[in-house]
Amino acid sequence: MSETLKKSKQRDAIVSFLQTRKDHPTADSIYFNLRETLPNISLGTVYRNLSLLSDRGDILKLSCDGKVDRYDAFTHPHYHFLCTQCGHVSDIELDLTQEVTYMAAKYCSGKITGHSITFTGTCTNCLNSNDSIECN
Amino acid sequence: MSETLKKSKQRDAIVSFLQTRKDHPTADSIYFNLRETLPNISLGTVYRNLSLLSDRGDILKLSCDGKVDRYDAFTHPHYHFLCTQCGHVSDIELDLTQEVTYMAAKYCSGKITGHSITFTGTCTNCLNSNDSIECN
DNA sequence: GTGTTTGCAAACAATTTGCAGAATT
DNA sequence: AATTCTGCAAATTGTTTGCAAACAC
Repeated sequence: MSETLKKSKQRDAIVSFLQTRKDHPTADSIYFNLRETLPNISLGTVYRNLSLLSDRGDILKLSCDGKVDRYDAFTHPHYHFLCTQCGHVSDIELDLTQEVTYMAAKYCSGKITGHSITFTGTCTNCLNSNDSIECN
Repeated sequence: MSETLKKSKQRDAIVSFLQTRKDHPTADSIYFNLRETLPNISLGTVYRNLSLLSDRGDILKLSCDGKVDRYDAFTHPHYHFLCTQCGHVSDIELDLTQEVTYMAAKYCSGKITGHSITFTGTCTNCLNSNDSIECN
C-alpha cells in the first residue's frame, strides 16, 4: 500500500527519451537507445518502468497494431494513424471526445469514460516510394 | 501465388461458431468450444484459420485490450466497448466513418482508408455488482 | 535501516511455424 | 495427382516475474 516513488536514473532516462520522440517507440527500441548512455540498463527495467509510468498516467501505452506495444509521452487527447505498409504510427492532433462520446452513449448501456481511435492507411512515405523498408 | 480455398470442416465450424456469438471470443475460447463437436481440432488450426479469414476480410480481428486478440464475424462498420473491469467487449452499433475520416484527414498527410474506435469504461454488469467475475 | 529499484535469467502467455500425413478438388 | 489443410509439437515473440544486490531516502 506504500507508494513512495524513489528517484531512478533509469526511469528518468526513459521519460526524457520518450519526450524527444514523436514516433511512439516500442519497449525494445527504447531499450536499445538507452543502452548508449546507460550500457547496463536491462530490458526488464524498461518494461517495469513503462508499466509503472503508464499505470500512473504519466505516459500512454498504445496497442495500435495488436502486436507490439508502443509508448507515448504526450498524454493530451489525440489520435493515431497506423501505416499498414510500414507500421509507422503518427499523431493526429484532433480531439473528438465530446462528439464521439455523446454519439456512442446512445448505443451503449455502460458508462463510457474514454476512447481511442486508430486510423489506418498508407503514409506519405509509402505512397511515394513503394519501398516500405525506410519508413519504420 | 496459387490461392484456391479448399473446403474444410474445421474452418466452416469456426465461421459458424463465430456467427452465433456477439461476444468476440478469443482463439482459445473458440478452440475449447469447438472441441465439443470436433474433439481433435488443434489450437494451431484455429489460429491458422482465424488469420486466413481475417486476412481475407471475412471476419474481424480485434486487438482492443492489447493483450489477447478477439474475433468478430460481423464485419459491418461498428465500434467496440471494452469494460476495463471485467474485460468484456460489446458492440456499439454506430458508424461515424464519414465524419471522423473527414475531420482526421485535415491533420494527416497520408491516405486514410479505415479506422477503429474502442470505447472504454464500465459495463452495466460491473456498475451494479462490484463482483467482476461473472461478466467475462 | 527500510523500502524501492535494478540487472539478470528464467518463466510466461499468445501466437506462429515445420513437418508428415489426411482431406479436398 | 496436385495442392491445401490438419494435428502435433517445437519455436518464436513480447512481456512479466523472482531474487539477491544496489540505491534512494
